[in-house]
Amino acid sequence: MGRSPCCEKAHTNKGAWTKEEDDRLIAYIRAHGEGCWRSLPKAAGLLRCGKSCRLRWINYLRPDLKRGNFTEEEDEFIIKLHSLLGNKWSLIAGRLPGRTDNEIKNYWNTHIKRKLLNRGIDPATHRPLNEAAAQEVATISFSGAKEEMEKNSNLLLCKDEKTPTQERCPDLNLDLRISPPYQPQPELLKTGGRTLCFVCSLGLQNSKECSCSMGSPGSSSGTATGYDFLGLRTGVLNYRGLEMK
DNA sequence: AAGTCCCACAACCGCATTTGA
DNA sequence: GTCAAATGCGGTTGTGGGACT
Repeated sequence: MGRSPCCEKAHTNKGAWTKEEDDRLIAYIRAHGEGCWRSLPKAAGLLRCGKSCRLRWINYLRPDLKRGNFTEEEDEFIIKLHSLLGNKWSLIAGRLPGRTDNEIKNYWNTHIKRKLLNRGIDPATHRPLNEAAAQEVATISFSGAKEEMEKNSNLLLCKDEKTPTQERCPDLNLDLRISPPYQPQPELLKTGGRTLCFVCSLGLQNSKECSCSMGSPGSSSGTATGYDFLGLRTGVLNYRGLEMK
């Protein structure tokens, strides 16, 4: 079945918005609130399609938008979130007040991608660009015997440091993506002969939701399972929260 | 000064998902 | 339960402006 066009294209303006169009849109939304985008253009006297109005409002006109450059903290936060969520720009934007998905997407494509490439990281996979390094890191994944686990837990630390850092060990989060599409089973994960519930895999060993036996605090397996990589506990929690929305 | 290239970002397009009759 | 409309999302494109030659 075909879809009807979202608007009468023959009678709509396209391209950059004029000041007058912006003013009309702002005035209308101030008076009537957001929503009902399909009927908004006509009601507001705009020769634009509803989608275009929505996009203009969300990405540019909304009063709560934070204009201006991204900070270094925002950069790093976006990178961390992207390593967890992938190209889920709206979810990422949801964790960055005042930023829009479109803005973050553009910023990712123009700045952060290059930044990661300069670090030797593939921005799509967050793996090292170096194939050999990538393969080594791949062994960190939820597999293998105890030696493998110990070896891998060492890999999570920089040779000359006691704590993992993204700057010097850009491969840390690479094979440990724990976003839902990569969960082989929704509830339990196999890890080197032991089972690890999804809650534990997210770094919530002490949670009452934990349904496995991995929950002992201080367990060395914690690092090996990768739940604490990049110090992303908070980010993981946020992701869970977002998914609940 | 003129022409070209490159980058950043706003906007568009098509598909997916949600909503409601 | 089904279907169409409405909305949301992510990928891609178009364009303006600055940098460079």
